[in-house]
Amino acid sequence: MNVENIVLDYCRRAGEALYGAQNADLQVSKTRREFVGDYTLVTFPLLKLSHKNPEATAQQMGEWIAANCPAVSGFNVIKGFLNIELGGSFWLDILRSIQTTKNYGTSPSTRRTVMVEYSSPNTNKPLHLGHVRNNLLGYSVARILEAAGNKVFKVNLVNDRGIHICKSMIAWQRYGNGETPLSSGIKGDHLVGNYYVAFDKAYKAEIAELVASGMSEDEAKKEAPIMREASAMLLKWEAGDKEVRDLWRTMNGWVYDGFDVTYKEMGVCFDKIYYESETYLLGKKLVEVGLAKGVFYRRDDGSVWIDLREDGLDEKLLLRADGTSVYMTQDLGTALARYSEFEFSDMTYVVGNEQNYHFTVLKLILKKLGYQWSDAIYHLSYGMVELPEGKMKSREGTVVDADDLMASMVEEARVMSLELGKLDGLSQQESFQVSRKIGLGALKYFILKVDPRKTMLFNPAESIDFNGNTAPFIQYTYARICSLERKVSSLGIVLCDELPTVVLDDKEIELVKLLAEYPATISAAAADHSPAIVAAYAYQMAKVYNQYYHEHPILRDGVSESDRALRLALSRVVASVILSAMSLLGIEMPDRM
RNA sequence: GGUCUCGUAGCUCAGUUGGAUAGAGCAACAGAUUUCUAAUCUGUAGGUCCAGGGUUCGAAUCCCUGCGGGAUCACCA
Repeated sequence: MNVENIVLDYCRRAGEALYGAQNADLQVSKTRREFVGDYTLVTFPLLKLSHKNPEATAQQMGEWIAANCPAVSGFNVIKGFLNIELGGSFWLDILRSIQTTKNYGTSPSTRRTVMVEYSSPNTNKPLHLGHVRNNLLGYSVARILEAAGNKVFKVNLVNDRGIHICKSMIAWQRYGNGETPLSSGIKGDHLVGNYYVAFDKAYKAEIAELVASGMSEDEAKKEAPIMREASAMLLKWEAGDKEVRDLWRTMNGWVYDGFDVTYKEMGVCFDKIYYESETYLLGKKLVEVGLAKGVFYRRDDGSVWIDLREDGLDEKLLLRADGTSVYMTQDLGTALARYSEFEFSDMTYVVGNEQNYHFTVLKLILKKLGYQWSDAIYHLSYGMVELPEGKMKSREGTVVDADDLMASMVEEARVMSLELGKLDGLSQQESFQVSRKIGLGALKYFILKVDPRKTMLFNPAESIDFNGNTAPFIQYTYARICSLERKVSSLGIVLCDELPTVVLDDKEIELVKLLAEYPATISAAAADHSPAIVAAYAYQMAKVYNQYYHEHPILRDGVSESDRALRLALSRVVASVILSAMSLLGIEMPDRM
């Protein structure tokens, strides 16, 4: 249903017939609003073959197309631009076919398996705004890739081991007095996070004390008793010490319970969850392979490295002298294990752009080891969420907590809905659901409408808008159409399935044109791994429909039966496309608000 | 310092592989509701696309230089 390609095809045929232009690099784009026409051909690339000036070339092309392509109703030439108009009946046919297409917008199966890894939290503190962007992006990208016809596996690699976990555990042992989520009523991830903070506080105090007694700061950082305890605990963990493992399992369990609640509220989910405690030994075999191939080398102390200086990078450690592996080693091993299991044709890692270097190296090493599928790895390198005063810092207490943020958005939506009287006549349960959809929708859209790669700003002092380019705006459009349809059925109006043969006006053509772009929009968003493209599309759709809604009465007296049928049919298609697009963003739509 | 990245309206952001006179939202101002939901719609105002050079029919977009912000350059993950 890509109308642009249809028109491009006309132009190709014209170019070939007139100038013998085979495979000419022709460009067709949507005609800008200030000109008459639907699609525009830029004729400059044809001039070498036509041996005419731009105007004459455009004129000749236009005449040929108008004469040979029945769908084209007219054309005009401005400078080197040929504006092509398509007839109303053409658009009516397009609308008809959209209307009857099941799952309109989605592509047929490509039979490709793709994986999306996202979230990947540490288990020592609750999720914050940065994780929110990660989770929303990951989930949405997965949905979009699915709509583009791929078999998608959403995976989460939980960082559940390491010194940072031990810090929370030590602090809990020291200061916890047996506190549990049950005993205190604190959500598990927050409770563990509190002890991580407690560790940091005690650690700093000990460092200060040591420095005061004459020790250098660097030494104090290593020698502080609480840090030594944490390091000792990590060794015990690695040795499989029962007591340490039990506590580790218990506290991680609290965190997972907490995460589950947050994930559920965010509306994200996974097909498979990996735990680093189970994958951190992967990759050691790969080190042997690399050594055998001469890609890696061993130093005198026994550590293993790869020299990437010829590629403009540095030397990278893969195995410590004591034989333990590092982050890169496990990631290599995990990638290989996943490829063996899934043979993915696209493996997207949703990870912040602070790890660009890591992924550049990861892909390069796999390439050097001879794994061609290294090319299938895509690092969706999203930008940080910054506050007006800069990056979020847990030490300075400027972290925006995910649970708090979501709760406050829902509350804000509730207050605003009450003020506007939108909740009148709804049950408590219904009001809550409406507020939830609006509040979370506003938050999700606010984050997803921005190009993932760009750093974005969040100002906690200014609440997220509910008007303009926002989810509530789009949801409102949808709710109004639902309301319209409720009214239709309550009035007992019976509609014919067939679209009437009417003449579409400009606004209607604009709507159909936009509807026709939906499949290409999904494809573009999938290719670019960018939910922002879908968000922009949904907004544009809602905006144009709202204008249409204002100018075109539907159920009022005096509207002809055929107009009414067309307008309702158009409204229905718009509503379903908006619903579909928003679902790709993970945003739920209320049918009243 | 090396590498990467960003710089568009007061603010937050769009701007497809280079295409016509640079686009939205918010904020500001002026309007629209006897009507299918005004969380809507219409209009006004707001720009040295960081600066300078280059490439060409044409540059916010590509190249170079400079300025400014951010990330990264761990035997942390």
